[in-house]
Amino acid sequence: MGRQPCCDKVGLKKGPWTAEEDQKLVSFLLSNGQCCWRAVPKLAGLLRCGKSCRLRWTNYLRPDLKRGLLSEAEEKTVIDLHEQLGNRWSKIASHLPGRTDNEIKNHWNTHIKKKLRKMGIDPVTHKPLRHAPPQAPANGIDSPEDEVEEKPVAAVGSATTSDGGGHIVDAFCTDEVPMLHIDDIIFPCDDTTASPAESSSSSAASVSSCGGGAIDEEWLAPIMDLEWPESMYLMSLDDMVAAAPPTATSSSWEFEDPFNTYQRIALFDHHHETWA
DNA sequence: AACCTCGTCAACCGCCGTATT
DNA sequence: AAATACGGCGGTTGACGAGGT
Repeated sequence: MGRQPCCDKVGLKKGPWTAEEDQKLVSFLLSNGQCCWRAVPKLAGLLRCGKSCRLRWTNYLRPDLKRGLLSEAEEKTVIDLHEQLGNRWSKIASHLPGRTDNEIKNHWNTHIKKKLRKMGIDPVTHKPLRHAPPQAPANGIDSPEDEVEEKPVAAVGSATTSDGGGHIVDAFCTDEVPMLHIDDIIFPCDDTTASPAESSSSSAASVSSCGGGAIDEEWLAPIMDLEWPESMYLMSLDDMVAAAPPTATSSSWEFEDPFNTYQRIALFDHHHETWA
């Protein structure tokens, strides 16, 4: 025989997490740290399987998570890393402090992919699409994503065909969301008083995702005053700072961009209202 | 105002490599 | 060495909200 079975899977709850469940999980992990996920639900009094707890923690409750849309610089990093690594979301996420693989994967599928296609770039190969972009499907059969099924990923170490003769823009002006500061990484919604849902105006950084409404400020407040055990962090603050994209302070990215992807995106974003 | 369609994202599923017995 | 569970990863799904008709 091998190990003990994980969880009996009988009577386990599924679906969205409630604030109460979140609270249980967070307070348990705060006082005990991350040990074996199998034991977590039982010890924390949750009717979930360990896997579900781990997912909830890593994708949502972890204290070092950033919230909100990816910044321009982050998006840029994702595109570049995706070109090198392909759909290795966890690897890509490891280069983006405070971001999860799930988050990046979602952002890629819902935003970046579309953006690239509209610009005539194949999101899989990162090369120019062979066919004209979206509007004119050949036979009206399939969406363009289906026709481009070349093998993922350009070579690791990536080809260095510099310059597609594209236009240079100095700013990579995608979305309007500002970079978060390191301070914000630990509970970005530390607005203490106003619940994220209610703070309709300001801070684009705290957007809807800030808890998805699930996290209750009342019980978060004391937690935020605690000292976080080092083991709780997947990445140390130093690492975060080291890995932090330069955009926060400067603009010196040095990615290879053979097809001027970033410039295209910049231009696209700049004009995309008028294009619509 | 009601209904419909589309986009987004949290959570689940299933597979794979590794650890444990 | 084999069998089995664990943890992690990537793909997919479905609920929900926003925008359009």
